[in-house]
Amino acid sequence: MTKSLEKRATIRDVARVSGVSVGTISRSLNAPDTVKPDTLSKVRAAIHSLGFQPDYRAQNMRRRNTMTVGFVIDDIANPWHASCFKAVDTEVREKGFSLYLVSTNGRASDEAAAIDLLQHGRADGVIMTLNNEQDPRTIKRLKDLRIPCVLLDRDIQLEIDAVLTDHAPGMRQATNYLIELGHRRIAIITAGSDIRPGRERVRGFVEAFERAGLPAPRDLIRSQSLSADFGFREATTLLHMADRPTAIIAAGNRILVGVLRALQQQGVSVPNDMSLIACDRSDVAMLYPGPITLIDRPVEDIGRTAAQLLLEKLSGKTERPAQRISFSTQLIMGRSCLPVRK
Amino acid sequence: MTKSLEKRATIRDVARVSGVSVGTISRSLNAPDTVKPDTLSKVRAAIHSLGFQPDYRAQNMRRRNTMTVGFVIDDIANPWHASCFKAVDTEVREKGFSLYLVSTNGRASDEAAAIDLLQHGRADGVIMTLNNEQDPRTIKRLKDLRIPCVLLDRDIQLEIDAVLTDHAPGMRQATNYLIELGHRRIAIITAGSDIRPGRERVRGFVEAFERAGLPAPRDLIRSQSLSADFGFREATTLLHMADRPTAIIAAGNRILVGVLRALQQQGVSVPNDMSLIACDRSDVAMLYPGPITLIDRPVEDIGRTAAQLLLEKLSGKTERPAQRISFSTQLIMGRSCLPVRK
DNA sequence: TAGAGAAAATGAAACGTTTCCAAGAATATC
DNA sequence: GATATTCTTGGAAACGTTTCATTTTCTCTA
Repeated sequence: MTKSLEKRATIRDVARVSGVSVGTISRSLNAPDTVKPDTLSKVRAAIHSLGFQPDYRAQNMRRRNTMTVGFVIDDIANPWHASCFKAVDTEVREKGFSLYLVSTNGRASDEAAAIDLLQHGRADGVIMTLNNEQDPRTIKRLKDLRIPCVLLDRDIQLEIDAVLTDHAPGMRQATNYLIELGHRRIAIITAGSDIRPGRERVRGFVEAFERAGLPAPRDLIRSQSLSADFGFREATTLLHMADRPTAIIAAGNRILVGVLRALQQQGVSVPNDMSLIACDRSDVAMLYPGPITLIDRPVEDIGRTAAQLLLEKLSGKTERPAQRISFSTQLIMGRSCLPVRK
Repeated sequence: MTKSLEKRATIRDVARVSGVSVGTISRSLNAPDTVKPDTLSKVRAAIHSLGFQPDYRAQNMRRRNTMTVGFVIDDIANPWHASCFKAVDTEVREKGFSLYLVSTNGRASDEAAAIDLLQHGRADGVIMTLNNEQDPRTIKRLKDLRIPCVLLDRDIQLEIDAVLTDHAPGMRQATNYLIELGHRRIAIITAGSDIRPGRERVRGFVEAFERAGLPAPRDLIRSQSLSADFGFREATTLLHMADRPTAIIAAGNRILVGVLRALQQQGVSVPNDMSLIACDRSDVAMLYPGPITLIDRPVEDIGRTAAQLLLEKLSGKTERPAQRISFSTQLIMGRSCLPVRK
């Protein structure tokens, strides 16, 4: 008879074997200092001999929690998200929580479904990045949310904690750097205006031109999606323009992948034929010969902060107004930009 | 009074409002065809008006399951693992399961802890990749495991399902390709012999030399870890050798990152100064100008297969002997290898 | 050594479902 | 119209913990 065929020992079995009541077993586990030392050792011996371990399902049921935090993103294969996940994981694990990862693949319906799933007894709190800040199904669920939530890099008119990035100043700085190198035909490829990073990056881009007293090249602003496919498509189009840009800002780490693919396919070399700036540290950006100049942001700090905000709420100590914490970016110089050729 | 302050409606509230018994509510939810149509509509009206949703904690408790699968890996920032996660996620989500991601950061103790966590009511099954096939704590837990398990790319003397990769033939082919290009001083950097991919890759590497009637360059076999740091360290050492290799096989996608870093730091260009072969498709390998020739394996198939094996066991239909399914690799030609200079 | 007070242990209720048996209602069969 | 049969429903037990009001035991002091 193998061990796995036996029924699992419960707290009642431990009580029977050790000759004390179930209440005492529970206290031995959760508040050992309230039970007499020799009782404790009897209990521990019984626990050991039975190989008892408490059942989380029963604990969750009775305690009305799960010690789990939902982490909802569109794609875990995005290295930025993976890094953020790790930072959050490290932080919450220290407090005994585990992470439930939900990959929504960019579908708003999956997002709404994820919230439903998580809030009805699957998680005690949630950290999420929305695909779209206006989707009514998601908004409705967030408004009625019964568990604490922290948004990552998204802006919504609700009383919800958020950890943000100051995309605009960073983009202004990067754009200005290109302007100072003599570039005027600068393209930017980034997310749509339905999410904050898209809006803010475009704003920073335009502001840089305004401050330089130059007209922003409206025809070179491609603001729609963060996907690699979008990056590839738009870069390809840009490269075929008669009045082709001399620099591209690939503002999104998946976008960068698409842009590089397009550049290689068209045989355009960086930085000789095209200057390039990326967003977010990634293996691709840092190892691409150059390496690529990029607008970085502190992903570990961002993840850690989101986790801390959530844990604070989960500890239930203080009812406080929603917080919005913002991190600034940093331009990391690579060798992917050259002065524009006369 | 906000909605979130009210106590959540339970099945009993629904019973009270709709005037039927709790058993009927449960059946209305789980087997609607066994309840009379007009009763059903009364129940549904009550559910709607109360905004009732069943509590997963109570369901898990009573049904003795969690509809959750644990996915245990060392690092989600490894793009191969992320892709595998997605494949598994897609497959299990279809059957109503969610994935619990546990990142062990390469620590065997975390691995053992993860198994403990998962099997005591956190997950119904687990898919995992071990950091070390010999760790006694892990082995012991796997032997006593009470939930179905599928191993990814690991080989253990226990009755456990496994989805494997035929690393040896692929490596033999890649090595032979380099030999035919005239390379003799070929280095390989890969995992240690404590995990299957390390053993098999080294085996394939050595076999290629044997079949060519050549001595394998034992001093160029660096088999210890899959980390980027290891790749960097070993590549750096190799580049400083008096009798420097003319080709490097970076057998592991994190290793590749380290190797490329070392090559760039030393100013060694690929493929002119050094031929390079990588393992596993990744953005870095595919976008690195060339691109890099690599030994690929079907990550989606592997993930999907692992999920299917697990789901089969979870459906509990058939008790069957442990299965081992193996996938073969494919050499994808890039432009990172040149004939050796005379 | 009796009694008070503190410390420890008990036993049952509770958490919110599902499931099972029995009872009641509806329908079919003769 | 009575009986057999099938559908529906009701009610309670059960899942394995935690918690709380009580009771029991221990320790100290007068």
